[in-house]
Amino acid sequence: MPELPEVETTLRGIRPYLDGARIERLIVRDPRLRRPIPPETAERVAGQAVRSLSRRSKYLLIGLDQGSLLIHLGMSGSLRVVPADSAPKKHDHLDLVLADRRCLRLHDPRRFGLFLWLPETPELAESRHPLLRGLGPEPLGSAFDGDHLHRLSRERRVAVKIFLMDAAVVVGVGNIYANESLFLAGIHPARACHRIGLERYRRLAEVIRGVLDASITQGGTTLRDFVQENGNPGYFAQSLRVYGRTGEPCVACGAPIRQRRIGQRSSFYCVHCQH
DNA sequence: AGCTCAACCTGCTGGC
DNA sequence: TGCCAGCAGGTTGAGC
Repeated sequence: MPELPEVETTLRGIRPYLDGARIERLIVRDPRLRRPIPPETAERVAGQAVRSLSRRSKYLLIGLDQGSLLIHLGMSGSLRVVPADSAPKKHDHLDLVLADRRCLRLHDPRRFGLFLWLPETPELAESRHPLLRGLGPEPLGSAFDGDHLHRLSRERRVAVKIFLMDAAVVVGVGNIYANESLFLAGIHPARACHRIGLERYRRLAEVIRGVLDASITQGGTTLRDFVQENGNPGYFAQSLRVYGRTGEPCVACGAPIRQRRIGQRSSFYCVHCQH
């Protein structure tokens, strides 16, 4: 589920409950995430207050009195704030219990997620931690534009869709939004990235911003099971123009949407509208 | 340096 | 109804 809009939606949902809250304790029911949760994590966070909440790429950063928490939702993770005494369901792997008797509960069936305590502040982690330091600009920030994409693509030959999904180029453009953005920009996903000119990249950058903004506004994309912090689904799925619409008519020209794999990922496009 | 591919998991869907 | 293959929103790291 989570692409950048889903992570942003989650951040906005949990912020009111977490900001300034004191963490009573951490209950880990299953430490086996993509990287196992280290056993000492619980004692590191107990008793600390939450000083800040932020997002970098699809990572959530929670600044504490001492150090910070780095959370990633992987492919199937979600976070909800629930009463601390409510019964955990299957795949509810941990509870961050707050002093007000609520808890932040992590649910992640595929366990591709990440939950790590880091000794440094969120700011230092962003610039120094191996998982964060090499990341490209935020797609909704001022450092991202068509000129950036054009510059980085000159020496590369990969398909533009792979280029867009490379976190060193720009973060937060996952498979759904890469497909949607390329459709809206009229660019074929398999086109070599160095064979696209500056004007088309400027258009593409604008479209990426627009798609991500619209999705955040609608609370993220619910495919199978994404729920916001409050348990509601996101509503962006109904706005998808090509993703998952193989064989259905293109919304612009009526030609059937094609599907093929590009770089291991399913890609959806209209041969008539995208070149 | 740049790229491809496998791996980490469970759950859902569609075909037989 | 059941079984099984194939596929899924992400990211890392090995190896060419």
